[in-house]
Amino acid sequence: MSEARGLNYRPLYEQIKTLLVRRLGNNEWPPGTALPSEIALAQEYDVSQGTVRKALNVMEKEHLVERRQGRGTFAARHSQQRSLFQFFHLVNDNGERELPVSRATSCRQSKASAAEARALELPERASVIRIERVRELNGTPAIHERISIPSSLFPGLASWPPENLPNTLYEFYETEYGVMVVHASEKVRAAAASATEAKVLGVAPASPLLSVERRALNIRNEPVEWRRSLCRTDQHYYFNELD
Amino acid sequence: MSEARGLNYRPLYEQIKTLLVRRLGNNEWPPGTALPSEIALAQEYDVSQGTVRKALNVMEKEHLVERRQGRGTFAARHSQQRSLFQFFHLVNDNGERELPVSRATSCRQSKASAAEARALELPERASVIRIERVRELNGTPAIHERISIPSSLFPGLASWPPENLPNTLYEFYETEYGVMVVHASEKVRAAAASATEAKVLGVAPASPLLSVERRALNIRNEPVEWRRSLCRTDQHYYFNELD
DNA sequence: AAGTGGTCTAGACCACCGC
DNA sequence: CGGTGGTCTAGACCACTTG
Repeated sequence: MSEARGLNYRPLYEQIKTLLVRRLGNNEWPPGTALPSEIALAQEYDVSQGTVRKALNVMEKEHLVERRQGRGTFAARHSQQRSLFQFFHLVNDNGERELPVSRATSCRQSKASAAEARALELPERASVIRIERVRELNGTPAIHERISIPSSLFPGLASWPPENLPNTLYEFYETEYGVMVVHASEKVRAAAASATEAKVLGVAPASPLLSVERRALNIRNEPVEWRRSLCRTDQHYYFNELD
Repeated sequence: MSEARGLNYRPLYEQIKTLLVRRLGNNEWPPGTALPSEIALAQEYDVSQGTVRKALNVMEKEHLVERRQGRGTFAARHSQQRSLFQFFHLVNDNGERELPVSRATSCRQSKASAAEARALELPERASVIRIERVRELNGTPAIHERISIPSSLFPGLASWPPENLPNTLYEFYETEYGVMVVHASEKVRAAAASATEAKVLGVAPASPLLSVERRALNIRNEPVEWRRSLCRTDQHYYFNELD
């Protein structure tokens, strides 16, 4: 009997976690709302409170829920705080995080390039929206960004005036379109500034810039955004903790 | 009574963890050796097995110990695997990790510069050892590194012939000097190649390179190494997962 | 077979929150 | 005050490793 389970054994708490993640993905508990209490979930699934707790604690570490003693467990939201801490890695020479100020210059619909289609796992020439913007740090332009997102997930976004796009996009994706970014990976390289990039960022052409290419995924691990950021790193650096 | 504890309340498992970390720092269980079993530790500290387990699980996530079902709990070691996965973030354009091949060109004792003293938290002009090396990826020079370490922690290292220094330094630090790197942080920037760097890496002078400045700490959070790596990123990139 | 860590349960009490 | 998650305990059983 233990042999029968041996091969495809899966801990109960992981099964519970899978069920809860699925319900989150179905938007059963929209961002910011409370999940049932541990006791209620334990009764519903007919497991012990400890098993539910373990599942929820894992989900908290993955930023899928927030838990607060005395209050409850809540579906994660995309606060500005979180964007700044989880996703924004540029800090100034003193190691301080600065809030970037963004100014979008264009927001248009287009057919996906081969690279966009690959990064977003879309068919060739599928419809995407491209956003271009400049972000200032401490009052000076420091980041030039090109962002691509699938049109299908963001209906009507292409007709927004670019100057109305908010500073923290992930919060905007979530509240306006129900698209929740929960995970991302970045490819960082050094690149020489092109003529236009140099002009926008106020550096000499061919100056070294930091190129950060990011792919962002939702809770179902589907890509929802692809962006390339070109950053001045003369007064800031990209910070990474290895632990 | 609950007020009396309220202010400086600290969970039991954290106190146990602190005690265990201290014993690890005192080298009571050298890297690779087994700690006592959960049951033995629980009896020793007169707490439940579950409390010890929680402390050990936290320590495992911090890479201080390794735990294996059926075998036991072991003080962490610096395998080449770990160096590659936890500390080495350059991967090739296909996303594959390659084992770098290192060739040290110099290894000398010197007085710390102001920057070195600050990074290593040493007094001005304290004795440091500087190692310079080139690392090849896929057969071509791709990384130029300058490494600074406090002489006090590595007696006699300065008299090693540089060509005898091994590829994975952290494993070497641990086995030869009992210096265990457990945590590090990196500052990443774009920089223009100097004439000498360009020559070593086989690129044009002023080419954009990725500058990775790393500060590595031991279990007591004391800095034990400072290094700056200049990397070609035309066939590789610095990969970072955000979760 | 014996010993390890991993899971699961049940129950007690504590710290925290909001009413 | 009642309800939440956080801690701590004790005990049972399971999966894995070693001999």
